[in-house]
Amino acid sequence: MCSEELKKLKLYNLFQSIEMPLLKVLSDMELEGISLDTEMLSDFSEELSKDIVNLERNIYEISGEEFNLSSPKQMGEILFEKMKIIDKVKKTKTGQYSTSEETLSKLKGKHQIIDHILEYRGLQKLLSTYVKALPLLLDKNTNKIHTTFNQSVAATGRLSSVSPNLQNIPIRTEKGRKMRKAFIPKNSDFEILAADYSQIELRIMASLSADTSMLSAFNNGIDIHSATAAKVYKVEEKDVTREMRSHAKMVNFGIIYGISAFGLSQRLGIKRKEAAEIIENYFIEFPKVKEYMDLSINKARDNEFVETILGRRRYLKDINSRNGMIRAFAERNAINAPIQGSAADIIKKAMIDVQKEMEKQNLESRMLLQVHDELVFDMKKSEKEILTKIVKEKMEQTITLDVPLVVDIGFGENWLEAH
DNA sequence: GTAATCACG
DNA sequence: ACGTACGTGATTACA
Repeated sequence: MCSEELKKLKLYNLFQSIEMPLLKVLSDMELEGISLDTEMLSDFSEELSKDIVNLERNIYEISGEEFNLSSPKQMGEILFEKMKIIDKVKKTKTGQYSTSEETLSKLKGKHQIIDHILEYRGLQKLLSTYVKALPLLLDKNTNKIHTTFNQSVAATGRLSSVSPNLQNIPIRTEKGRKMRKAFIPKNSDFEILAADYSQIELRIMASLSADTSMLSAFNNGIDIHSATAAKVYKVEEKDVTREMRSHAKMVNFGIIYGISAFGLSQRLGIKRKEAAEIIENYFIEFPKVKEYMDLSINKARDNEFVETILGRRRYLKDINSRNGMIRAFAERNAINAPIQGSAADIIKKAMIDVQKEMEKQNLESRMLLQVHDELVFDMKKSEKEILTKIVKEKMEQTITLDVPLVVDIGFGENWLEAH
C-alpha cells in the first residue's frame, strides 16, 4: 500500500492525528508530575491508624476472637458460621461467603458489628492504597508524583494510569475527599485548575442516536436526569421528586452500559418486572435511542467490530456466539464502546488542542492529569484568565456534535477545592 | 497466579 | 434456567 492510500484510512488517520500527538502531551504530563502535601498526609495517616486500631479492638470484642480482618474468608466464617448473623447467605462464584460492601450494607440492621466492619474497611483502604502508599512514590529528584499513562490498555480507547493510578483518587466520602486535598500546586505562584465535561457520554448518545427528546434537553440546557424522570414517570418536570430523578440517573447510566432489567432492578432495589417497565417506558419516550442501540448491535454482528466518532474500533469476536450470556456481554460492549470510546476521542483531541495553544502562548501553566472526562492543571495565578479561556474553548469546541459540549471549570489551593 | 474487594470515571 | 449493568488499577490473602 502506498502512503497516499494509507492516509485515507480512518484508523491510520486516528493514529497520526490523535494518538501520536497525544503521546508527546502525555509524556510532558508524566515528566511534570504533581505535588503532594506530605505533612498533611502524615497527620492523616496517624489519625486513620488510631481509628483503625480502635475499630479492630471493637470488632474482636464483639466477635469474641481475633482474626485477620483483611481476610474475606475469615470474615465470612466469623459472620456467618460463628455468629450466624443471618441464615440466607450470599456466596461468591467460588463458593466463599460474600462479605462485599454491597452484601454487608444490606445486613446493616442485623448486627452492630456490620457498621464497624464497613467503617474499618473504608479506613483501611484509604490508608493502605492512598495515604501511606502515595508519599512513598514521591520522586527523589523532583519531589513529585509521576504517574504513567497507558495509551493502549483500555479496550474502548480510554487512557489508564498506573504506578500510581491517579485516576482513582477518592472523592465520594468525606474522609476520601481529604485525600484529594493532598494534591496541591507546585508553589505559591500556582493554583489547581480542574475542568470537566458535563454529561459527555449522554451528550454523545444524544448526538449519535439523534433522539429528538434527548437532543432538545441538551440543546435547551435542561437537567437531563430530571428530563428523563419526567418522561419515564410521565409527570411534569416540576413534579419530579428526588427519588424519581435519582432513579432516572441510574436509568441513564444503564443506557450507556447496555441496560438490562436485572441490572437496573439490582441498582434500584426494585423487582425485575418493575425495572422492565421503566425500561419499556424509556424506549417509548426515547425511541431513537433504542434504534441506535439495535443498530450498534447489528453493525457489530455484520463487522465483528464497532467504532467511535473518530473511527476507533473495538473488535467483538463474541458478538455471534451461540452462548447467550457471552453474546449478551458482547452486545452490551457494542452499545457501550462507541459511547465511552467517543468520549475518549474527544478529550484526547482536546488535550492536544489545549497543549498546542498553551505552548503557542508560552504559558508556564502545565497540564497534569486526565481522569476520563476531566483535565487537571497546575495554573500560574497570573495566567488564570488566559488559561481558563483556552481550556474552556478548546475542550468545548474540539469536536462539533449535534448538542453543545459543556465544560465546568474550578480553581483551588488543592484538587478538592478545584471541583 | 487468582480471587475478593474497592477506589475512580 | 441461566446470571448480567461499561471501563480501569492496587491491595491483600491464599493456594
